[in-house]
Amino acid sequence: MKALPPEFYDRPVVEVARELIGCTVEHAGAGGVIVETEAYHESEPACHAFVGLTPRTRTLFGPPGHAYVYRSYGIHALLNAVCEAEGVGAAVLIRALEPTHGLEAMRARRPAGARGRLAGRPLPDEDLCSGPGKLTQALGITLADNESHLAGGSVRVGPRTGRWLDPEIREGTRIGITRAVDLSWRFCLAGNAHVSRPRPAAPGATRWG
DNA sequence: CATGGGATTGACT
DNA sequence: GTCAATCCCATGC
Repeated sequence: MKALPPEFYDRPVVEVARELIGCTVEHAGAGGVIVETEAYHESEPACHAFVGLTPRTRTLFGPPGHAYVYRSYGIHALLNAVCEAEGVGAAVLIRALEPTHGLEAMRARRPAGARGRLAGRPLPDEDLCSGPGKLTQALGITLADNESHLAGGSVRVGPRTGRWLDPEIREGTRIGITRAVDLSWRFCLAGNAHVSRPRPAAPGATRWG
C-alpha cells in the first residue's frame, strides 16, 4: 500500500478530518477503510493540547503525520493522526473503520460476547471496528504505537481507492466530550453500517443514510 | 503525594 | 437508559 505523505496532514485539522474519510488504515495484518473521524485543535477545550505542552501532549505538538495514541477511561487505546505544523497541537481521532482484510485476526483480538444472543459466537463484521476503542483492539494498536510514523511505521494510513474515491460525507457534533460540544467537527461516511452511534442525520432528513 | 476526571465499551435493568 | 471497569496524568496541597 502506498502511504499518505506527512504533507497530507500539514494543513487545517478539520480539513484533514474530512479528507481522511475513505482512506485506509492497517496494522499487524489487518486493516480497513476510515468511515468516521473527529477533529481536535489546541484552540478549543475538548482537545488534550488545550492545556499546553506536557509529557502527555508532547506527540500532539510534534510534526504532522505521526500517530498519537493515548489511553481513555483507563481501558481503551485511541488512535489519532497528528496534524498541522510542528508546534501546533492538533489531531484527527479515527473513530471507526469498515474492515477490509484480516477479519479473522480482528475477531481473534476482540472477545466474543460473554452473554446474550451473541454469546460464544464470532462478532459480526459491523461490531469489529465501529468505535475508536474497538478499532484499536481489532488492529492490535497499543500505546507502544504512540509517535510512530503513519507513512512508514507500524500503523500505516493510505489514500482513497476504488469505491471510496469520492465518498458522500455527513457531519455533526463530536461525541463523548463535555466542552466545545457545539463544534461540527465529526465526519462520517453516509449510510455506512460501521459508523458508531449516534449517527448524524442527513441534512434536512429524518433518517440516517 | 493524593485526588479526580476522561475523545469508551459491554453488560444489565 | 444506567453503570462500573481501570490507567494515565494534570492539578493542587
